[in-house]
Amino acid sequence: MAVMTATAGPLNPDMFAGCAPVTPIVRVGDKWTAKIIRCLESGPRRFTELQVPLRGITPKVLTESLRAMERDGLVTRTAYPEVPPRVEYTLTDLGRSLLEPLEAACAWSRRHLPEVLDARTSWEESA
Amino acid sequence: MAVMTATAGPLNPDMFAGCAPVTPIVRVGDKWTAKIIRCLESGPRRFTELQVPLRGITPKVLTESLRAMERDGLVTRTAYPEVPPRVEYTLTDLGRSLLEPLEAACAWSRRHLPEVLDARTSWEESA
DNA sequence: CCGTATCCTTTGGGATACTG
DNA sequence: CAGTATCCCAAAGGATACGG
Repeated sequence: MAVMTATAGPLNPDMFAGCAPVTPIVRVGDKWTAKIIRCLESGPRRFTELQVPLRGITPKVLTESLRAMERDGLVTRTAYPEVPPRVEYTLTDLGRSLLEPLEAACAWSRRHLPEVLDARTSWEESA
Repeated sequence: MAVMTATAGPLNPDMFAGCAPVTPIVRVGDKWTAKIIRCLESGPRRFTELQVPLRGITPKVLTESLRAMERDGLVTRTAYPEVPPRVEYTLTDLGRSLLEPLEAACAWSRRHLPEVLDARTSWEESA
């Protein structure tokens, strides 16, 4: 694999044409979605169950996140007609397919976060 | 690779303990950073050169993004003492290492975005 | 050319309280 | 238990104008 050292020509003005903003299109670059997906990795989970590792998430925000994910086909919501109510959230195949790129991002973070922190320290020192 | 169909036990309450919010820690889940990285993929670029594919980005926001990336060690800024001024932004090795997970995310999008859009349509119809 | 300086709008997210 | 309903805030980002 060749390493590019020089510019290959002018940038294509339309290089991001069909590529609308990441977050609005598929809500996964936001604060909670990625974490919710990981929470659902090992099977269906209930609302309150999700609130535990998602420390401090308010019911309003959790609901919003789950609704958006449902809308985008990432999770399914199953309500059981019981008293007290029981609701389970499950990853769809589509949602599950996000686990791979998500893991790639986490792997990068595990490997390179120290470098970022170092860079940040150097930056502050030279200021 | 086994597919999990049932829950494996309670979620670990601390599963996101060392894992602070993605965006604040490494600014790459925001609106512009990922695109800037791709713009720099093929070599150094100038400020105005970046503004072209980043349609509509204001100089203020582009500056903010580039400064944050510089601070985090993703890009280097080189100013040449000329008149008129010339400045070049270049990916560091660290910044370049983000290309891989970024490409994984783009690949997912290319492959699955239609499904998301379909899900969204179905959602709207049943409302 | 490469920014800075102001001002303003949007929106994701939080706090709190209440209900079927 | 699983949400809704309100109100509120901070921060990202945009608009516009100006400067070295």
